[in-house]
Amino acid sequence: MKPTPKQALRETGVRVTRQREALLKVLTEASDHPDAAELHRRARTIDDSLSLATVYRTLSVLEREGVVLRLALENGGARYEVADTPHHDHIIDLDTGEITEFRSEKIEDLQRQIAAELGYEIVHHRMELYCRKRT
Amino acid sequence: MKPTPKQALRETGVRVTRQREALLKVLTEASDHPDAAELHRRARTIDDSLSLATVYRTLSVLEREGVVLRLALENGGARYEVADTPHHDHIIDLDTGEITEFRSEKIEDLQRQIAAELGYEIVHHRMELYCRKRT
DNA sequence: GTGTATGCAAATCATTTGCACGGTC
DNA sequence: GACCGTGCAAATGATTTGCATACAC
Repeated sequence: MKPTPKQALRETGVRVTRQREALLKVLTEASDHPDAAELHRRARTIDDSLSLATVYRTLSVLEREGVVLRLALENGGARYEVADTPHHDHIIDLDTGEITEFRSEKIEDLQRQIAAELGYEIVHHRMELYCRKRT
Repeated sequence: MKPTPKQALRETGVRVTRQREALLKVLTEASDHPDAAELHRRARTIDDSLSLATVYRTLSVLEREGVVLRLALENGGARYEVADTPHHDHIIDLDTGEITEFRSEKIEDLQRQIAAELGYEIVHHRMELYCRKRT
């Protein structure tokens, strides 16, 4: 069974510190897709000495270790989520900013097929649908 | 038939200045997807007084008017292209940075269908395949 | 002539980094 | 105890903005 984020950290030989545990806890509990500043705000309630610089440093470690995913939206802001669910893409509600996850095996197949026709192999991809609720 | 970018500008009541013409020319002739700094460099060979600030200001006007498209890649850098071809998405070669355009009606249909199932209407979307040449 | 566009330099904003200190292994 | 991780503040890099001047209409 899948290791907890904390276990995942230990296993990669990265040191488990107070601030990293705080950040992991906040990340794990977040169902929305917070940005670095928001994560900092939340994690501070657990460890008030945590600095924003460390949040960034930790997020990049966690991303490198495959524990979190960075979601770079079109407006330039980066959002984060724990990598504990299978691959999926996102729908962004233009009015509320709410982010919904979805997954389509069919689309993934088509993407691979298109890339292959052009002589490419997909390493990773991003797909975001910027939407508005239907009235 | 489709108006030239310059005509498009006049029609929207935006002033056609020396620097805007220079930028439009460079944009129209570019087959790659240059960023703001690169466009500045190129347009300067036509009008050497052109400032980078104006490049940004003009690009945002052109984007608002639907004349150019801003492509926000995952590394944060923005690239631009003239909106003179039908909608398409991009393949980014991770090794060379080269950008290839592609279009899939099937994928677009599936996207609309998925959004609809969740009660959404797609306003616009982005899809980028980060790839590597097959060996 | 009027009002918009421009250049310049200073201001933002998100993110990164240098450095000396503190804490994990 | 060795070495990695942290806080702080300063550095960065891309983009934006205030202001006085220049130019399109």
